[in-house]
Amino acid sequence: MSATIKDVAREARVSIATVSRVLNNSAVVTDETRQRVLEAIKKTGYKPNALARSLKIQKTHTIGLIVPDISSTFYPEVVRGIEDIAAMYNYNIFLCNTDQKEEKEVKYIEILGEKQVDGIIFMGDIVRDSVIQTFNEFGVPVVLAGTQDKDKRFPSVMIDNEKAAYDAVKYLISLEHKRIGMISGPMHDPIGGLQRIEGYKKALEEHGIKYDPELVVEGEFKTRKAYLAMLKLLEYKVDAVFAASDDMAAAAINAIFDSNLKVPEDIHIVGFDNTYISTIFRPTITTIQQPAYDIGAVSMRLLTKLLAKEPIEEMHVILPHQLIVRESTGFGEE
Amino acid sequence: MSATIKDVAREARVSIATVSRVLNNSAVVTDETRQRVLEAIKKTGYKPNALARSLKIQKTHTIGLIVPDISSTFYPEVVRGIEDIAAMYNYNIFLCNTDQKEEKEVKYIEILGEKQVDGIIFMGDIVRDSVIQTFNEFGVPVVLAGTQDKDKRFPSVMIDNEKAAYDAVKYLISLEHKRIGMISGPMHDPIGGLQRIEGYKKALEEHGIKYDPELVVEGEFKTRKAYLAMLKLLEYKVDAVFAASDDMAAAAINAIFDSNLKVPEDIHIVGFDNTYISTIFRPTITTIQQPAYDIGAVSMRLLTKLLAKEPIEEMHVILPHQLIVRESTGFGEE
DNA sequence: TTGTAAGCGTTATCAT
DNA sequence: ATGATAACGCTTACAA
Repeated sequence: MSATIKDVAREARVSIATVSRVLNNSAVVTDETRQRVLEAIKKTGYKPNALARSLKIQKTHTIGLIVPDISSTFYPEVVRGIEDIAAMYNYNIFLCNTDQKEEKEVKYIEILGEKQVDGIIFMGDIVRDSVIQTFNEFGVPVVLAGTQDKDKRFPSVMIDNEKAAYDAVKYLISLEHKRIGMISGPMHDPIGGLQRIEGYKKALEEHGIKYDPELVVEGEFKTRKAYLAMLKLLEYKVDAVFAASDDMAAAAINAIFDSNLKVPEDIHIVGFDNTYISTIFRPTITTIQQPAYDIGAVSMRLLTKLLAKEPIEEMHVILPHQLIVRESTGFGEE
Repeated sequence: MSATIKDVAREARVSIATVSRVLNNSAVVTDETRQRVLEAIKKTGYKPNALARSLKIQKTHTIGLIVPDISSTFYPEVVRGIEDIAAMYNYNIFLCNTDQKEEKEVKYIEILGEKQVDGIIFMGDIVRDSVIQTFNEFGVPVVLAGTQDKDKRFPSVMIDNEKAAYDAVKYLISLEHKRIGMISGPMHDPIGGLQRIEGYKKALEEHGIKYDPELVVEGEFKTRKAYLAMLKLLEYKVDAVFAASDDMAAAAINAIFDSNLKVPEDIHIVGFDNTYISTIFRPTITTIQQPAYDIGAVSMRLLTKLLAKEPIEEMHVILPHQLIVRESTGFGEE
């Protein structure tokens, strides 16, 4: 139906090779023939077929994005960062939501491989063996964004979660708190779960506070669980809480209010992620900023280098995090 | 490098046609040869090349998604709805962020066309002529999600924005308010801007309240603008406000607090969208629920029908909205 | 400078 | 039931 390079060639009375040449404005084509071809293109309404081109040159200028859930709070920002850089380098993006389900992850990698993506950016709490194996089967360049495989074989971009948690808790300690609770991510999550708990422990121990397992309650990044977790921590009489996400921090604050206590007057809270919610919630929430956009942008930049076979300075990029002090730890009071 | 259908054929000592047959488990292939081919596939580690396949069958099973900004509050949910249905029908998704810039919209449509997507779902406040023209050039099936072209030539899925705004304001009127302000979207946005203002006007007029243009202040869906808009409305002594988005409602509430007034005690607020923020913010925000996920899901379903050339019952789907009453209009008080 | 033709990896028609 | 082969729309040696 739509015009092909052949139609243009016929119209311009040249060979398809010549048309191809002006299309890729390669080689030296006479201005005159170029003009003829350009006109023919216009006249026929010709649109190049990227599929055919990709099949020939063995490059699609397309990359795959594997994301747990594009409708959650953290990932849209990461994806935006990826997209912006991808657009700069003329890459298009396949979006795949996995809900962190292993079979979906594997299946999507296979589909992406079959669709001949030039590279893949993978996100998800844990990088399973089956996922790693599938990557290897297709031999496609991969960058891990906000996560890491246990053998660190794949390039990755993330923050230092342990250090970030450490900083958050250390800040609470500097505010003279002794009984500091934590609402954690899931225990099976090596990054957002365990690493942050590790940082929490380290901060306590380095400052001579004994670690009490009872004060770490799993919130699993769910507001309902976090709310309940906070109620439990209240029973243990904590005077400060570090929540592994802003959502959970907000839920915790609600639980505190609903128990007729106040933040920051009675209890201090620190969240994690510096999402929108931490700025708009009242009290505004002290939090750790994860540079979500940058994680995406740097991951994509790294991938472009991989694809161009440029030398990589650093396989495992650690981006800086930042403690942002707000009302939930008493900032703004005297 | 990676095995092709030829390698498999050679390995299994059959023709490529036969391999293709077992791949598409079409036609009748002897169990014996099928077995041989299957083994050859395993042995060679063959992965089909979807590009070649698509080039041949003229279908990519890929659709393009054109979105203003995936990192904003509303769209991730829509996209998730699209993705879920797309996955059910084995479609993959190209994600394109436009920031509502005309040139980006047009360029992405062209790229999607060249990459031979089977269809496109378009989102954005306004559907420009250049966009429509580009759609036509490529002749690719299109569904508009959450928006509409002025001639209604393209299928669309959305809510009745005017009616939704009407319902919101009518509810405020039912609470005995007389001086009702509005923080609106941008005036150049026919859907989220003008239609909602229209609903606001209609509700007032139908209930014998004179419409006062001063009481409609543009917030442009930006929290900072909305904050300032609310300060202005306070000067005009409004006793209730309808904000065209939850973000703006939250910002308005902050402005009210910062002016030493209280919500809902002194002023009632209604938002729009039923985003996460309206549930977690305190006071929780009365709002209009736009079924974002459903808009996405229904759009994608509609597109699958278009692609399968199934008959379409309704070119312009209106999904139900809902008023959700929360604390910002005094719910929960006596 | 331009044209011819092979090939990218499939599917599908037509023989056998 | 299976095999040859043309075709999908393009790029790119190699020739002319």
